[in-house]
Amino acid sequence: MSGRGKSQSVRAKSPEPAHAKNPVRAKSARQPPKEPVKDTKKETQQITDESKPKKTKEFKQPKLTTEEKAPVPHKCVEVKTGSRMVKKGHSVDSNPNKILFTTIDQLTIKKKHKSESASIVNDTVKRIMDHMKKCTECFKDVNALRTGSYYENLKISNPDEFDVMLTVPVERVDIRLFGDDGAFYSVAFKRGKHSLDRFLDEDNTISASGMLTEFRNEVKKCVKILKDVRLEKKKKGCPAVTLLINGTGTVPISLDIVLGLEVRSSWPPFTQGGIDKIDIWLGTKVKKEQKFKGYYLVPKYEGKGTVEREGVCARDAWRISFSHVEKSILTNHGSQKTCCEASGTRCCRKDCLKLLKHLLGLLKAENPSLSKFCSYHAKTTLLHACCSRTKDSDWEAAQLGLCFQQLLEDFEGHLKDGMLPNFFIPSHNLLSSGHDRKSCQLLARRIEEERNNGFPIFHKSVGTTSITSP
DNA sequence: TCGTGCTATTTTTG
DNA sequence: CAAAAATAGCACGA
Repeated sequence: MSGRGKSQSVRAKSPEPAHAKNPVRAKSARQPPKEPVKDTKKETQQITDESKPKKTKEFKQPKLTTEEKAPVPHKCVEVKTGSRMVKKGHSVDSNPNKILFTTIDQLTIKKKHKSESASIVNDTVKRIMDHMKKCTECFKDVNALRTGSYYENLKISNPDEFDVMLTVPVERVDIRLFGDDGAFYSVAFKRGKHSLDRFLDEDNTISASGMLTEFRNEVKKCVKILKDVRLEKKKKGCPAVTLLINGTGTVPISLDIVLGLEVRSSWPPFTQGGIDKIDIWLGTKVKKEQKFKGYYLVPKYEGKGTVEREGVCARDAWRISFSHVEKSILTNHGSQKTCCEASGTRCCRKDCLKLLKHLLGLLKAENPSLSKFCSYHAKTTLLHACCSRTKDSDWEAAQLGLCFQQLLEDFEGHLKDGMLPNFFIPSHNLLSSGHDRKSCQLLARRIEEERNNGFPIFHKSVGTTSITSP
Protein backbone atom coordinates (compact mmCIF):
# COMPACT_ATOMS: atom_id res chain seq x y z
CA MET A 1 0.00 0.00 0.00
CA SER A 2 1.67 3.15 -1.05
CA GLY A 3 1.25 5.26 2.01
CA ARG A 4 -1.56 7.48 1.14
CA GLY A 5 -3.24 7.81 4.49
CA LYS A 6 -1.56 9.87 7.08
CA SER A 7 -3.80 9.02 9.95
CA GLN A 8 -1.79 8.64 13.07
CA SER A 9 -3.90 6.21 14.90
CA VAL A 10 -4.63 2.90 13.36
CA ARG A 11 -7.93 2.88 15.15
CA ALA A 12 -9.01 5.92 13.25
CA LYS A 13 -9.69 3.75 10.27
CA SER A 14 -13.19 2.86 11.37
CA PRO A 15 -15.23 5.23 9.21
CA GLU A 16 -14.23 3.76 5.90
CA PRO A 17 -12.30 0.58 6.33
CA ALA A 18 -13.64 -1.20 3.30
CA HIS A 19 -12.87 1.64 0.98
CA ALA A 20 -9.51 2.30 2.43
CA LYS A 21 -8.53 -1.27 2.10
CA ASN A 22 -9.94 -2.08 -1.23
CA PRO A 23 -11.54 0.46 -3.47
CA VAL A 24 -12.76 -2.18 -5.84
CA ARG A 25 -15.00 -3.74 -3.31
CA ALA A 26 -16.66 -0.48 -2.55
CA LYS A 27 -18.11 -0.46 -6.02
CA SER A 28 -20.48 -3.31 -5.55
CA ALA A 29 -23.65 -2.08 -3.96
CA ARG A 30 -24.27 -3.74 -0.69
CA GLN A 31 -27.58 -5.44 -0.36
CA PRO A 32 -29.50 -3.64 2.32
CA PRO A 33 -30.45 -6.03 5.05
CA LYS A 34 -33.96 -7.30 4.73
CA GLU A 35 -36.25 -8.23 7.55
CA PRO A 36 -34.71 -8.19 10.98
CA VAL A 37 -33.50 -11.66 11.60
CA LYS A 38 -35.48 -13.74 14.00
CA ASP A 39 -34.12 -15.67 16.86
CA THR A 40 -34.60 -19.23 15.98
CA LYS A 41 -32.72 -20.92 13.27
CA LYS A 42 -35.85 -22.39 11.80
CA GLU A 43 -37.39 -19.08 11.04
CA THR A 44 -34.22 -17.76 9.57
CA GLN A 45 -33.93 -20.80 7.46
CA GLN A 46 -37.43 -20.44 6.08
CA ILE A 47 -36.96 -16.83 5.17
CA THR A 48 -33.74 -17.46 3.38
CA ASP A 49 -35.06 -20.48 1.61
CA GLU A 50 -37.93 -18.58 0.15
CA SER A 51 -36.05 -15.57 -1.00
CA LYS A 52 -32.82 -17.18 -1.93
CA PRO A 53 -33.23 -18.53 -5.44
CA LYS A 54 -34.16 -15.24 -6.95
CA LYS A 55 -31.46 -13.30 -5.24
CA THR A 56 -28.67 -15.69 -5.90
CA LYS A 57 -29.38 -15.51 -9.57
CA GLU A 58 -29.36 -11.76 -9.64
CA PHE A 59 -25.95 -11.61 -8.12
CA LYS A 60 -24.34 -14.43 -9.94
CA GLN A 61 -25.39 -13.60 -13.42
CA PRO A 62 -22.87 -10.97 -14.38
CA LYS A 63 -20.08 -12.92 -12.78
CA LEU A 64 -20.69 -16.26 -14.35
CA THR A 65 -20.14 -15.17 -17.88
CA THR A 66 -16.94 -13.30 -17.31
CA GLU A 67 -15.51 -16.04 -15.22
CA GLU A 68 -16.32 -18.79 -17.64
CA LYS A 69 -15.19 -16.98 -20.73
CA ALA A 70 -12.15 -15.02 -19.77
CA PRO A 71 -9.01 -17.09 -19.63
CA VAL A 72 -7.23 -16.70 -16.39
CA PRO A 73 -4.21 -14.65 -17.32
CA HIS A 74 -1.58 -16.45 -15.35
CA LYS A 75 -2.32 -19.85 -16.68
CA CYS A 76 -0.74 -20.85 -19.89
CA VAL A 77 -3.50 -21.82 -22.23
CA GLU A 78 -1.83 -24.84 -23.68
CA VAL A 79 -1.09 -26.19 -20.27
CA LYS A 80 -4.43 -25.53 -18.85
CA THR A 81 -5.86 -28.77 -17.62
CA GLY A 82 -3.04 -31.15 -17.44
CA SER A 83 -5.44 -33.87 -18.43
CA ARG A 84 -6.02 -32.87 -21.97
CA MET A 85 -3.07 -31.28 -23.58
CA VAL A 86 0.01 -32.14 -21.69
CA LYS A 87 2.32 -34.44 -23.51
CA LYS A 88 4.44 -36.56 -21.28
CA GLY A 89 7.61 -36.05 -23.23
CA HIS A 90 10.34 -35.96 -20.66
CA SER A 91 12.70 -33.99 -22.77
CA VAL A 92 13.49 -30.40 -22.09
CA ASP A 93 11.16 -28.70 -24.49
CA SER A 94 11.51 -25.47 -26.33
CA ASN A 95 9.68 -23.39 -23.77
CA PRO A 96 11.46 -24.00 -20.49
CA ASN A 97 8.73 -22.26 -18.57
CA LYS A 98 6.11 -24.71 -19.61
CA ILE A 99 7.12 -27.22 -17.01
CA LEU A 100 6.69 -24.58 -14.33
CA PHE A 101 3.14 -23.76 -15.33
CA THR A 102 2.33 -27.43 -15.64
CA THR A 103 3.77 -28.10 -12.21
CA ILE A 104 1.84 -25.25 -10.62
CA ASP A 105 -1.28 -26.65 -12.16
CA GLN A 106 -0.62 -30.06 -10.72
CA LEU A 107 0.14 -28.71 -7.28
CA THR A 108 -3.26 -27.11 -7.03
CA ILE A 109 -5.50 -28.72 -4.48
CA LYS A 110 -8.64 -30.31 -5.79
CA LYS A 111 -11.86 -28.69 -4.76
CA LYS A 112 -13.54 -31.80 -3.53
CA HIS A 113 -10.57 -32.94 -1.51
CA LYS A 114 -10.26 -29.53 0.05
CA SER A 115 -13.88 -29.47 0.99
CA GLU A 116 -13.69 -32.84 2.70
CA SER A 117 -10.61 -31.94 4.71
CA ALA A 118 -11.91 -28.54 5.68
CA SER A 119 -15.08 -29.92 7.14
CA ILE A 120 -13.24 -32.54 9.16
CA VAL A 121 -10.76 -30.01 10.46
CA ASN A 122 -13.38 -27.42 11.24
CA ASP A 123 -15.43 -29.90 13.21
CA THR A 124 -12.42 -30.92 15.22
CA VAL A 125 -11.30 -27.38 15.92
CA LYS A 126 -14.78 -26.36 16.94
CA ARG A 127 -14.94 -29.24 19.33
CA ILE A 128 -11.64 -28.31 20.92
CA MET A 129 -12.63 -24.66 21.19
CA ASP A 130 -15.91 -25.54 22.84
CA HIS A 131 -14.11 -27.75 25.30
CA MET A 132 -11.55 -25.09 26.16
CA LYS A 133 -14.22 -22.45 26.67
CA LYS A 134 -16.58 -24.56 28.73
CA CYS A 135 -14.46 -27.07 30.59
CA THR A 136 -11.22 -25.33 31.42
CA GLU A 137 -10.29 -22.36 33.51
CA CYS A 138 -6.95 -21.20 32.18
CA PHE A 139 -7.77 -21.78 28.51
CA LYS A 140 -11.29 -20.43 28.53
CA ASP A 141 -10.36 -17.22 26.75
CA VAL A 142 -8.60 -18.80 23.79
CA ASN A 143 -9.10 -17.61 20.27
CA ALA A 144 -8.42 -19.68 17.19
CA LEU A 145 -5.90 -18.22 14.80
CA ARG A 146 -5.68 -20.14 11.58
CA THR A 147 -2.17 -19.93 10.22
CA GLY A 148 0.27 -21.78 8.03
CA SER A 149 0.26 -22.63 4.37
CA TYR A 150 -3.26 -23.97 4.08
CA TYR A 151 -4.75 -20.73 5.34
CA GLU A 152 -2.33 -18.68 3.30
CA ASN A 153 -3.47 -20.42 0.14
CA LEU A 154 0.01 -21.78 -0.30
CA LYS A 155 -0.63 -25.41 0.48
CA ILE A 156 0.39 -27.66 -2.35
CA SER A 157 -0.65 -31.12 -3.50
CA ASN A 158 -2.98 -32.21 -0.71
CA PRO A 159 -5.00 -30.47 1.98
CA ASP A 160 -3.40 -32.64 4.63
CA GLU A 161 -1.67 -30.19 6.96
CA PHE A 162 -3.44 -27.58 9.03
CA ASP A 163 -2.15 -25.19 11.66
CA VAL A 164 -4.36 -23.58 14.24
CA MET A 165 -2.94 -21.50 17.03
CA LEU A 166 -5.08 -21.27 20.13
CA THR A 167 -4.11 -17.98 21.62
CA VAL A 168 -4.40 -17.01 25.26
CA PRO A 169 -4.41 -13.27 25.89
CA VAL A 170 -1.96 -12.19 28.58
CA GLU A 171 -1.78 -8.77 30.13
CA ARG A 172 0.57 -6.98 32.46
CA VAL A 173 3.44 -9.21 31.52
CA ASP A 174 7.12 -8.63 31.49
CA ILE A 175 8.80 -10.13 28.45
CA ARG A 176 12.46 -10.86 29.03
CA LEU A 177 15.00 -11.84 26.49
CA PHE A 178 16.13 -15.43 26.78
CA GLY A 179 19.22 -16.45 24.86
CA ASP A 180 21.14 -14.18 22.59
CA ASP A 181 19.55 -14.05 19.16
CA GLY A 182 16.27 -12.41 20.08
CA ALA A 183 14.03 -15.32 19.16
CA PHE A 184 13.39 -16.64 22.67
CA TYR A 185 11.82 -15.01 25.67
CA SER A 186 10.59 -15.71 29.14
CA VAL A 187 7.34 -14.34 30.46
CA ALA A 188 6.75 -12.95 33.92
CA PHE A 189 3.76 -11.24 35.47
CA LYS A 190 4.16 -7.72 36.65
CA ARG A 191 1.67 -7.65 39.49
CA GLY A 192 -1.72 -8.83 40.55
CA LYS A 193 -3.34 -12.19 40.19
CA HIS A 194 -3.73 -14.01 36.98
CA SER A 195 -5.45 -17.22 35.95
CA LEU A 196 -2.10 -18.56 34.79
CA ASP A 197 -0.47 -18.23 38.19
CA ARG A 198 -0.41 -21.97 38.59
CA PHE A 199 2.17 -22.25 35.83
CA LEU A 200 4.62 -19.96 37.50
CA ASP A 201 8.11 -21.25 38.04
CA GLU A 202 10.18 -20.49 41.10
CA ASP A 203 11.58 -17.45 39.31
CA ASN A 204 8.07 -16.12 38.67
CA THR A 205 8.08 -16.85 34.95
CA ILE A 206 5.43 -18.87 33.15
CA SER A 207 6.65 -22.38 32.55
CA ALA A 208 6.28 -23.13 28.88
CA SER A 209 6.55 -26.86 29.33
CA GLY A 210 4.12 -26.88 32.24
CA MET A 211 1.53 -24.95 30.37
CA LEU A 212 1.98 -27.00 27.22
CA THR A 213 1.56 -30.24 29.16
CA GLU A 214 -1.71 -29.02 30.62
CA PHE A 215 -2.83 -27.80 27.21
CA ARG A 216 -2.00 -31.14 25.69
CA ASN A 217 -4.01 -32.93 28.34
CA GLU A 218 -7.06 -30.82 27.63
CA VAL A 219 -6.80 -31.46 23.91
CA LYS A 220 -6.39 -35.14 24.63
CA LYS A 221 -9.49 -35.20 26.82
CA CYS A 222 -11.82 -33.80 24.25
CA VAL A 223 -10.65 -35.80 21.25
CA LYS A 224 -10.49 -39.05 23.17
CA ILE A 225 -13.92 -40.19 22.12
CA LEU A 226 -13.29 -39.43 18.48
CA LYS A 227 -12.31 -42.70 16.89
CA ASP A 228 -10.65 -41.22 13.82
CA VAL A 229 -8.41 -38.89 15.78
CA ARG A 230 -5.25 -39.79 17.57
CA LEU A 231 -2.53 -37.78 19.23
CA GLU A 232 0.93 -37.85 17.82
CA LYS A 233 3.63 -38.52 20.32
CA LYS A 234 5.00 -35.44 21.98
CA LYS A 235 8.16 -34.21 20.34
CA LYS A 236 10.62 -32.38 22.48
CA GLY A 237 10.72 -28.69 21.80
CA CYS A 238 7.71 -28.79 19.52
CA PRO A 239 5.06 -26.22 20.37
CA ALA A 240 2.24 -28.13 18.72
CA VAL A 241 -0.13 -30.84 19.78
CA THR A 242 -0.43 -32.76 16.57
CA LEU A 243 -3.63 -34.61 15.82
CA LEU A 244 -3.71 -37.25 13.14
CA ILE A 245 -7.11 -37.61 11.60
CA ASN A 246 -8.16 -40.38 9.31
CA GLY A 247 -10.50 -38.96 6.75
CA THR A 248 -12.77 -41.11 4.68
CA GLY A 249 -10.44 -42.96 2.39
CA THR A 250 -8.22 -39.95 1.87
CA VAL A 251 -4.73 -39.14 3.06
CA PRO A 252 -4.54 -38.73 6.83
CA ILE A 253 -4.75 -35.14 7.95
CA SER A 254 -2.25 -33.74 10.39
CA LEU A 255 -3.71 -30.93 12.44
CA ASP A 256 -1.31 -28.90 14.55
CA ILE A 257 -2.91 -27.29 17.55
CA VAL A 258 -0.43 -24.74 18.81
CA LEU A 259 -0.58 -23.01 22.15
CA GLY A 260 0.22 -19.33 21.90
CA LEU A 261 0.34 -16.40 24.28
CA GLU A 262 -1.10 -13.27 22.76
CA VAL A 263 0.93 -10.21 23.71
CA ARG A 264 -0.57 -6.89 22.81
CA SER A 265 2.31 -4.55 23.28
CA SER A 266 5.08 -3.13 21.20
CA TRP A 267 7.47 -5.47 19.50
CA PRO A 268 10.78 -6.32 21.18
CA PRO A 269 13.90 -4.40 20.10
CA PHE A 270 15.29 -7.43 18.27
CA THR A 271 12.61 -6.99 15.62
CA GLN A 272 14.27 -3.81 14.45
CA GLY A 273 15.46 -3.97 10.88
CA GLY A 274 13.16 -6.88 10.17
CA ILE A 275 9.69 -5.85 9.17
CA ASP A 276 11.00 -2.36 8.55
CA LYS A 277 12.08 -3.63 5.19
CA ILE A 278 8.48 -3.77 3.98
CA ASP A 279 8.34 0.02 3.90
CA ILE A 280 9.22 0.18 0.23
CA TRP A 281 7.24 -2.89 -0.73
CA LEU A 282 3.99 -2.49 1.20
CA GLY A 283 4.31 0.92 2.79
CA THR A 284 4.77 2.31 6.25
CA LYS A 285 1.07 2.39 6.95
CA VAL A 286 0.80 -1.34 6.51
CA LYS A 287 3.80 -1.77 8.75
CA LYS A 288 2.19 0.25 11.49
CA GLU A 289 -1.00 -1.75 11.21
CA GLN A 290 0.92 -4.98 11.54
CA LYS A 291 2.89 -3.81 14.53
CA PHE A 292 -0.26 -2.64 16.19
CA LYS A 293 -1.54 -6.20 16.25
CA GLY A 294 1.04 -7.32 18.76
CA TYR A 295 2.72 -10.71 18.61
CA TYR A 296 2.57 -14.26 19.92
CA LEU A 297 4.77 -16.53 21.98
CA VAL A 298 4.78 -20.28 21.54
CA PRO A 299 6.29 -22.79 23.96
CA LYS A 300 9.61 -23.94 22.63
CA TYR A 301 12.74 -25.26 24.16
CA GLU A 302 15.97 -23.46 23.73
CA GLY A 303 19.22 -25.30 23.48
CA LYS A 304 17.98 -28.52 21.95
CA GLY A 305 19.44 -30.05 18.85
CA THR A 306 23.06 -29.13 19.21
CA VAL A 307 24.58 -30.37 22.40
CA GLU A 308 27.87 -28.91 21.43
CA ARG A 309 27.37 -25.54 22.97
CA GLU A 310 28.20 -25.85 26.60
CA GLY A 311 27.01 -23.45 29.17
CA VAL A 312 23.56 -23.01 27.74
CA CYS A 313 21.43 -25.37 29.74
CA ALA A 314 18.27 -26.56 28.08
CA ARG A 315 15.50 -24.72 29.78
CA ASP A 316 12.07 -24.01 28.57
CA ALA A 317 11.25 -20.68 27.07
CA TRP A 318 8.89 -19.10 24.59
CA ARG A 319 9.69 -18.46 20.97
CA ILE A 320 8.29 -15.40 19.33
CA SER A 321 5.86 -15.92 16.48
CA PHE A 322 4.54 -13.63 13.78
CA SER A 323 2.36 -16.14 11.97
CA HIS A 324 -0.49 -13.69 11.85
CA VAL A 325 1.68 -11.12 10.07
CA GLU A 326 3.01 -13.67 7.63
CA LYS A 327 -0.51 -14.63 6.77
CA SER A 328 -1.60 -11.06 6.41
CA ILE A 329 1.20 -9.87 4.17
CA LEU A 330 1.16 -12.97 2.02
CA THR A 331 -2.54 -12.63 1.30
CA ASN A 332 -2.13 -8.92 0.77
CA HIS A 333 1.17 -9.06 -0.98
CA GLY A 334 0.92 -6.41 -3.69
CA SER A 335 2.64 -3.10 -3.80
CA GLN A 336 -0.53 -1.94 -5.47
CA LYS A 337 -3.72 -2.69 -3.66
CA THR A 338 -5.23 -4.30 -6.72
CA CYS A 339 -2.46 -6.84 -7.23
CA CYS A 340 -3.94 -10.21 -8.17
CA GLU A 341 -7.48 -8.89 -7.94
CA ALA A 342 -9.93 -9.13 -10.78
CA SER A 343 -9.34 -5.56 -11.87
CA GLY A 344 -5.63 -5.57 -11.20
CA THR A 345 -2.63 -7.37 -12.58
CA ARG A 346 -1.74 -10.83 -11.55
CA CYS A 347 1.64 -11.51 -10.03
CA CYS A 348 3.59 -14.71 -9.50
CA ARG A 349 4.93 -14.24 -5.99
CA LYS A 350 2.89 -17.04 -4.51
CA ASP A 351 3.42 -19.33 -7.46
CA CYS A 352 7.16 -18.89 -7.04
CA LEU A 353 6.89 -19.87 -3.42
CA LYS A 354 4.80 -22.91 -4.22
CA LEU A 355 7.38 -24.05 -6.72
CA LEU A 356 10.23 -23.52 -4.29
CA LYS A 357 8.44 -25.49 -1.60
CA HIS A 358 7.76 -28.26 -4.05
CA LEU A 359 11.35 -28.34 -5.25
CA LEU A 360 12.61 -28.45 -1.69
CA GLY A 361 10.21 -31.27 -0.89
CA LEU A 362 11.41 -33.31 -3.85
CA LEU A 363 15.07 -32.76 -3.03
CA LYS A 364 14.48 -33.76 0.56
CA ALA A 365 12.74 -36.93 -0.52
CA GLU A 366 15.72 -37.74 -2.66
CA ASN A 367 18.32 -37.14 0.03
CA PRO A 368 17.71 -37.67 3.75
CA SER A 369 20.63 -35.48 4.75
CA LEU A 370 18.51 -32.49 3.77
CA SER A 371 15.84 -33.23 6.33
CA LYS A 372 16.55 -30.13 8.38
CA PHE A 373 15.39 -27.81 5.64
CA CYS A 374 11.77 -26.87 5.77
CA SER A 375 9.16 -24.80 4.08
CA TYR A 376 9.77 -21.93 6.46
CA HIS A 377 13.14 -21.46 4.82
CA ALA A 378 11.34 -21.11 1.51
CA LYS A 379 8.81 -18.69 2.86
CA THR A 380 11.46 -16.55 4.49
CA THR A 381 13.43 -16.44 1.27
CA LEU A 382 10.38 -15.13 -0.54
CA LEU A 383 9.73 -12.45 2.05
CA HIS A 384 13.28 -11.20 1.69
CA ALA A 385 12.98 -11.33 -2.08
CA CYS A 386 9.79 -9.28 -2.01
CA CYS A 387 11.65 -6.61 -0.09
CA SER A 388 14.41 -6.37 -2.66
CA ARG A 389 12.16 -6.57 -5.73
CA THR A 390 9.34 -4.50 -4.45
CA LYS A 391 7.32 -3.56 -7.51
CA ASP A 392 4.45 -5.69 -8.75
CA SER A 393 6.00 -5.42 -12.21
CA ASP A 394 9.03 -7.26 -10.82
CA TRP A 395 6.74 -10.26 -10.41
CA GLU A 396 4.60 -10.26 -13.51
CA ALA A 397 2.68 -13.47 -13.88
CA ALA A 398 4.01 -14.01 -17.37
CA GLN A 399 7.56 -13.81 -16.05
CA LEU A 400 7.20 -16.77 -13.74
CA GLY A 401 10.26 -18.39 -15.26
CA LEU A 402 12.58 -15.49 -14.64
CA CYS A 403 11.15 -14.70 -11.24
CA PHE A 404 11.54 -18.27 -10.11
CA GLN A 405 15.12 -18.39 -11.38
CA GLN A 406 15.88 -15.27 -9.43
CA LEU A 407 14.25 -16.58 -6.28
CA LEU A 408 16.31 -19.75 -6.51
CA GLU A 409 19.46 -17.72 -6.90
CA ASP A 410 18.48 -15.85 -3.76
CA PHE A 411 18.03 -19.10 -1.91
CA GLU A 412 21.31 -20.48 -3.17
CA GLY A 413 22.96 -17.31 -1.92
CA HIS A 414 21.57 -17.77 1.56
CA LEU A 415 22.69 -21.38 1.59
CA LYS A 416 26.20 -20.64 0.40
CA ASP A 417 26.55 -17.99 3.08
CA GLY A 418 24.98 -20.26 5.66
CA MET A 419 22.90 -17.24 6.55
CA LEU A 420 19.16 -16.81 6.27
CA PRO A 421 17.91 -14.24 8.75
CA ASN A 422 14.51 -14.72 10.27
CA PHE A 423 12.41 -12.12 8.53
CA PHE A 424 11.12 -10.67 11.78
CA ILE A 425 14.20 -11.19 13.96
CA PRO A 426 17.18 -10.42 11.75
CA SER A 427 19.70 -11.65 14.29
CA HIS A 428 18.10 -15.09 14.33
CA ASN A 429 19.77 -17.14 11.63
CA LEU A 430 17.46 -19.87 10.43
CA LEU A 431 20.42 -21.84 9.14
CA SER A 432 22.33 -21.79 12.39
CA SER A 433 21.19 -24.90 14.18
CA GLY A 434 21.47 -28.32 12.71
CA HIS A 435 22.36 -27.03 9.28
CA ASP A 436 25.96 -27.85 8.82
CA ARG A 437 27.96 -26.17 6.13
CA LYS A 438 27.99 -29.34 4.11
CA SER A 439 24.25 -29.80 3.79
CA CYS A 440 23.80 -26.15 2.88
CA GLN A 441 26.35 -26.43 0.10
CA LEU A 442 24.84 -29.66 -1.09
CA LEU A 443 21.37 -28.20 -1.30
CA ALA A 444 22.66 -25.11 -3.07
CA ARG A 445 24.42 -27.24 -5.64
CA ARG A 446 21.39 -29.42 -6.27
CA ILE A 447 19.13 -26.43 -6.76
CA GLU A 448 21.57 -24.82 -9.14
CA GLU A 449 21.70 -28.02 -11.09
CA GLU A 450 17.96 -28.19 -11.42
CA ARG A 451 17.73 -24.56 -12.31
CA ASN A 452 20.27 -24.86 -15.10
CA ASN A 453 18.79 -27.95 -16.61
CA GLY A 454 15.13 -27.16 -16.95
CA PHE A 455 14.09 -28.85 -13.71
CA PRO A 456 14.33 -32.52 -14.60
CA ILE A 457 13.06 -33.32 -11.14
CA PHE A 458 9.72 -31.71 -11.94
CA HIS A 459 9.37 -33.92 -14.98
CA LYS A 460 10.03 -37.08 -13.05
CA SER A 461 7.34 -37.07 -10.49
CA VAL A 462 4.32 -35.22 -9.39
CA GLY A 463 3.89 -37.51 -6.46
CA THR A 464 2.81 -36.32 -3.08
CA THR A 465 5.47 -34.49 -1.23
CA SER A 466 5.12 -32.66 1.95
CA ILE A 467 7.67 -30.78 3.90
CA THR A 468 7.70 -31.19 7.60
CA SER A 469 7.86 -28.19 9.83
CA PRO A 470 10.85 -27.35 11.97
C1' DT B 1 -16.82 -24.28 -1.86
C1' DC B 2 -14.32 -22.26 2.00
C1' DG B 3 -12.41 -18.37 4.55
C1' DT B 4 -12.51 -13.65 5.84
C1' DG B 5 -13.78 -8.97 6.72
C1' DC B 6 -17.41 -5.92 6.96
C1' DT B 7 -22.02 -4.10 8.41
C1' DA B 8 -26.29 -4.15 10.71
C1' DT B 9 -28.69 -5.95 14.43
C1' DT B 10 -29.36 -7.98 18.85
C1' DT B 11 -27.87 -8.80 23.45
C1' DT B 12 -25.35 -7.60 27.39
C1' DT B 13 -23.40 -4.37 30.51
C1' DG B 14 -22.50 -0.26 33.25
C1' DC C 1 -30.67 4.26 28.46
C1' DA C 2 -26.43 4.46 26.03
C1' DA C 3 -22.23 2.07 25.04
C1' DA C 4 -19.98 -2.10 24.21
C1' DA C 5 -19.82 -6.78 22.96
C1' DA C 6 -21.65 -10.70 20.54
C1' DT C 7 -23.88 -12.52 16.55
C1' DA C 8 -25.88 -13.03 11.85
C1' DG C 9 -25.67 -12.42 7.13
C1' DC C 10 -23.47 -11.06 3.06
C1' DA C 11 -19.97 -10.28 -0.60
C1' DC C 12 -16.05 -11.27 -2.45
C1' DG C 13 -11.33 -13.59 -3.41
C1' DA C 14 -9.10 -17.84 -4.08
